[in-house]
Amino acid sequence: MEPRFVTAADVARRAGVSRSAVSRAFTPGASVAPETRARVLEAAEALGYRVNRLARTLHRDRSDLVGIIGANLGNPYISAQFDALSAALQAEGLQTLLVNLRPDPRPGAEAPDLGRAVERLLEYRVRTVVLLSGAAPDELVRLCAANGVRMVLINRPAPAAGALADVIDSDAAGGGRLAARRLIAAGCRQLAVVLSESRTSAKLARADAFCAEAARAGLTVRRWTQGPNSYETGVAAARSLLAEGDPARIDGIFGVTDEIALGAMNTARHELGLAVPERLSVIGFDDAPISGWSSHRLTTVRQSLRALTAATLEAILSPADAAVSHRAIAVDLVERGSVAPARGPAPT
Amino acid sequence: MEPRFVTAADVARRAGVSRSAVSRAFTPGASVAPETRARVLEAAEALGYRVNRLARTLHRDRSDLVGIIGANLGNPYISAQFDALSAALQAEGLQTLLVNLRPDPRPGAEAPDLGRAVERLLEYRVRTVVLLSGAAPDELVRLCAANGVRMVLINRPAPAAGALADVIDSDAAGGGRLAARRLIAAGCRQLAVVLSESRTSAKLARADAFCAEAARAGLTVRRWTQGPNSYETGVAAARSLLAEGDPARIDGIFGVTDEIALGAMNTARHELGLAVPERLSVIGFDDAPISGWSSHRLTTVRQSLRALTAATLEAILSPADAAVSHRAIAVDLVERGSVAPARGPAPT
DNA sequence: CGCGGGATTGCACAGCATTGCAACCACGCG
DNA sequence: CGCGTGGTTGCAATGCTGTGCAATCCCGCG
Repeated sequence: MEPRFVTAADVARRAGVSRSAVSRAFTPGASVAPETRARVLEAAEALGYRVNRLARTLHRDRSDLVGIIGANLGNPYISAQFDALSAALQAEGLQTLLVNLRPDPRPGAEAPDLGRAVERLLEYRVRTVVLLSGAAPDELVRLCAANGVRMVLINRPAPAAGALADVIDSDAAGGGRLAARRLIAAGCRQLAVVLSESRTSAKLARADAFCAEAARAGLTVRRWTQGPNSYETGVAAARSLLAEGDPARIDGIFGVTDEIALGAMNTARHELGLAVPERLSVIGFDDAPISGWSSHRLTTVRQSLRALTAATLEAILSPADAAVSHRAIAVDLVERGSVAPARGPAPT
Repeated sequence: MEPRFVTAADVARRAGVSRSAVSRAFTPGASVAPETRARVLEAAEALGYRVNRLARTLHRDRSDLVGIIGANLGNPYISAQFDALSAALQAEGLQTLLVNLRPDPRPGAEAPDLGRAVERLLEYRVRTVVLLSGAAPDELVRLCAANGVRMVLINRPAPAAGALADVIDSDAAGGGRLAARRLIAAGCRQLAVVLSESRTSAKLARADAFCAEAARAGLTVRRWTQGPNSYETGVAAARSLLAEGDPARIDGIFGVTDEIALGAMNTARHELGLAVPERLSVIGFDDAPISGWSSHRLTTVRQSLRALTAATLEAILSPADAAVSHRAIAVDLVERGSVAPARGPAPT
C-alpha cells in the first residue's frame, strides 16, 4: 500500500460535492456557499489535502517559481545575499528554485554549465531567472525571452541592448575609486589589486576604476589575477606579492571581494608578520558580515544588502510587460581598522 | 503579443507528427523511428521547446523536486552544508526547492513557521523534505507520510518511533565529550558552555555530554543559554561570562557551534584583551571553513561535510519503500591554536 | 502473392486543477 | 401563479504531457 498524494477528487468524494466545488473552495473570491466551503475544508483537513501547485500552474500564465542560478554559495557575502533574497521572495509568496553552478567534485563528472542551468529552469516554467553568478551570453537571454521569461542580472555584465533582462548593479567604478582614494590618502604608494580569474565584469570594473584613479595620482598598480573568487586566492596573492625581497614593497592592497581581501590580510598579518595597517593597508569590497568581526575589522566598500535585495525583488515583481530596467546601488566606504589613518585631506 | 511557453503541440504541428511522437522523442527508450525523432528534435530546437516538467510530474509517481527547509543560511557552516547538498542533488538530476525559515524583518509580518513550510512543499509535490533547521513535530512527519513523502532530518530531534523519517546525526555526545576532555587536558578548571536558545536537540546533546564529561572529572560547568545560533550570541556570552571581577574566572569555553565559539573567542581576544589560549581556551563544533583561517585557528569538533552530504543523498535516493534508516556521522577533534597544549595524558 | 511479425504511430484517456457556461434552486415581486 | 434574478453547482473543456492499446506499415519468408 503506497500512500499517494491526496487529490481534489478524493476530497470531493468525501465531502459529497463535485471536483469543481473543491477547487472553488480553495480559490479566494470564487462563488461557493459558505457551508459548502466549510464542508470541503473539513474534508480536506481530514484527508491532508493541499492544492497541487504544479497542476495549478498549467493554467496560470505565470508560475510562482523563481529560478536562482548561483555558485560559491559558501562565500560569506554571497550566502548572505542568497539568504536575504530567498527570504524576501518567500514573503511575497514566491518560491525559490536553485541551480547550483558549483562543479561536481567526482571524477569524470562534467561541470554544470550556465546554458543547461537556464534550460533546466525553463523546464520548470519559472517566472523569472535570477543570475547571481556567471555571465549570461545574449543567446541565453534571448532563449528566456522567447519563452516569456525575464532575466534579472545582479552585478553581471549587461546583455545586448534591447534584451529582455533587468540589470542591477552596484556602483563598481565608484567603489574602485573610493578604495583607491582612501589608500592614497593613507600614504600608500605601492598599490596592488587582487582579483579572481572569473570574467564577471563587476569585479573587473572595480579593479579598472581602482587602477585609473591611482593613475590620476601618478601611481601604477600591480595587478594580480589568478584563481577563483575565494579566500585562498587572497592568500596566494599575499604570498606572491609580499614575498621577502619583493623590490616593490607593496604597501596597499585592494581585494575586489571581501573574501579575497581577508585572505590577503590574514596572510600578511599572521603568516608573513606584517602589521596591518601600519606596514600594509588592505581594503575590500562587499562588506560581508564577517568583515566586521573583531578578528578582521576590514575597511571595505559596502554594497547595501538591503538595497540590493529590494531592487532585485522589485525587478522580479515588475509586470511582465514592463520595460527593461537598470537599477544602480550606491556604495560607500565603511572605515574599520585595516587602512592607515588618512594624512591630510583626501585627494579630489 | 505575449510570448508563451512553447508546448509539445506546437512542436508536433511543426514537425508534422502527433503530439505523442513528440513526447516519445523526449523519452529515452521509447519506441520512435530515428528520423522521426530527429525531425522532432529539430523542430523543438527551432522553436526553443523544452519538456514541461510540471506537467510531466502529474504523471510520474515521484517528482524531481527536493524540498529543503533551512534557516540561518548566512551561517558559515550551514551555508557550506547547503551549498554541498544542493550541488550533490543537482548532480543526481534532482532539483532544490528552498523554504527559508528566516523571519521576515518587515513590521507586522509573521514569522514563517515550520508547518506552513512543509505544507508549501507538499503543494509542490516534492519527493522528499529535508530539514536543516527547526524541530519537526511528529504531526508534521505524519502529514508528510500521509502524502507519501519521506522526511530527512539532519541533526534534528528524532521523531516518534515508526515515523516515516530518515535521521542523520553526527555524534553530538561523542563530540561534546571530546571537547570536555580536551579542555580538561589543557588544564582548564572553570568551564563554561555557550548555547543558543533554539530547541534543537543536537546542540543540547553536545552541551549535555560536555557537562556530563566534566562532571566525571569533578568539574561543574557554567551554562550560558541565550539568543539564536549566531556570532553575536558568542559575543554576548563572552562579555557576560568573562566580565571583569567575575569570581569564577572562566578558563575554558565550549561553543556548541563554531560561529558561537568564534564570537566568544574574538571578543575575549580583541575586546577583553584575554590571551587565547594562554589565559582562555576555546573550542567549537562543526569545523566551518572560516574556523581554519589564520585569523581564527579555532580548535573544533569536526563533523565531516562530505560524510554528512553523502549520507543525506543516500537517504534521499533510497527507494520509497525502504525501511526508515538512521545514519550516524563520526566526529573528530581538529587541533588548531585556540586550546592550550595538553598537559600529560588525556583523561580516559 | 499472401501472411506473420516487429516496429511505429496515433488515438484516447489519465493525471490534477481551473473556469466558462448553463442548469438549477429558491425567492420575491407583480 | 408566473417569471425574473441572484446565488450555487456541476458539466465539460482547457492546460500539458505520459502511455496503454490498437491500428498501420513495411518487410521478409514461404
